[in-house]
Amino acid sequence: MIRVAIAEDHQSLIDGINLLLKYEEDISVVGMVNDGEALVNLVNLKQPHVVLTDIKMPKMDGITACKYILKERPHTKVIAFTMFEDQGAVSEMIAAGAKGYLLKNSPLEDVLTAIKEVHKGGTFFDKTIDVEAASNPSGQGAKKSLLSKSEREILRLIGEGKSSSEIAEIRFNSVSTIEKHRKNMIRKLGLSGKGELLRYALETKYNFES
Amino acid sequence: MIRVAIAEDHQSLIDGINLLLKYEEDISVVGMVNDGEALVNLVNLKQPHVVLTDIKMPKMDGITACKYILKERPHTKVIAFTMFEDQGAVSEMIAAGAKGYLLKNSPLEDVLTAIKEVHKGGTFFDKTIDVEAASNPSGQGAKKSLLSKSEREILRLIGEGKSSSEIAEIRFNSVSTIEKHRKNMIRKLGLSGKGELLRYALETKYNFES
DNA sequence: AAAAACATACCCGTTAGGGGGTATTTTTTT
DNA sequence: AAAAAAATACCCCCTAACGGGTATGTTTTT
Repeated sequence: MIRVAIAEDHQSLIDGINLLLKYEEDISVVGMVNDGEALVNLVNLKQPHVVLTDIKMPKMDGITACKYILKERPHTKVIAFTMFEDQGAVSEMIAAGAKGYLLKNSPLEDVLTAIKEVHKGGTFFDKTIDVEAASNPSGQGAKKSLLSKSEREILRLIGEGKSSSEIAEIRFNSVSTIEKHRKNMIRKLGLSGKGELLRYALETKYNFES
Repeated sequence: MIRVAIAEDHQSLIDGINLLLKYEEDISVVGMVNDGEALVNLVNLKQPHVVLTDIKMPKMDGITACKYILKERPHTKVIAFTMFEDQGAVSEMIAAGAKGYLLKNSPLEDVLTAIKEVHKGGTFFDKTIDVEAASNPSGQGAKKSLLSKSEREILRLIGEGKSSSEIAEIRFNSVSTIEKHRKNMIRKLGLSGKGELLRYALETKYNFES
């Protein structure tokens, strides 16, 4: 019997997955939650074999939750289930230790296949994902984790609507430092215009709202 | 037998809805599509009684699709199914003639209830929605349609990443006109900073990407 | 017909963000 | 120990996007 936990902020989708798994003899859903913090608690409590988690969720995103889970219970198999067909998100998820990556525009059957596959010790990634490029960050052609720690933090603050001077205050930096980081990010990411960085922050980052 | 069409860009959610409706004797799903244009075609072809549609979809958003559908086939019952818990979106959808409004974080059972209800000639709106405020735009406390036609179009272009000068070229206006509209919108919407308008455009508009 | 809202377009001035540099210190990787 | 990457901070210069006005013609509403 495979014990499965699900984290996803759209209840309707959880219900759909449940309908699918209900008729599977060898799978039992041990819990369903709507945010990342609740997921971490649930895993510690119920100790599922497989975790299916969204990335963009309230309170804690799925990548962070994955790290917490695998630190506590390293044998848990984590599968990402998200709408981000984004190389960066895939890389981060793989780096965090995920064993699978599903897209919401794929058929629901894939969920079943993926759960069984990772439980057997394998992996399951959506066909559209280039696992090679995402998992080996050393390759020349890869855009990889591109941004450094500071840069990512600053990007997050940009996504929260902060100005450079506000960010400078928060991080105890000078304004020019923040602006330097902005410029470096724009160059690294190959962006052009003014609002582009904000657009990028809003569209890419998985953890805003609530 | 209630004939239902579904439009939704996440295949997994469609599959979930299908699992739910499959066991209903009096409901048959006549088609499922992943974008707004395909929905309009599907409705003309299969003439369903009830249409369940997402708002944010590729090619054409659900609000526009709803208008097209009801122009051609006024007796079709349209239900919005979306993650936007947004007064403006609800208002626009009601104005377009929708008979129901569901949220994706609600239980999937609601879909079933809503389909049956609207088919009987009724309406079904999620409990969290203030139908009164949304359907009568005259009320004093409502923020209503606030923005004028030109302003909305400019806001859409801002959401697409266009600069003021680019927008000016597209609309054959002077740059100062576009900037004037920007300022008026910022004032009307009570926004402050630089990126705020872009944030608003990205977060509010339902029809970007693809 | 009068009033209100909208669309157009200009003025002046300020500033945050960005393009393109350089430099120093710390951390990480090799 | 040496090299590379990251973090800090400054320089100059330029422009888009503001804030806050005014003005004029066109719709729309009352």
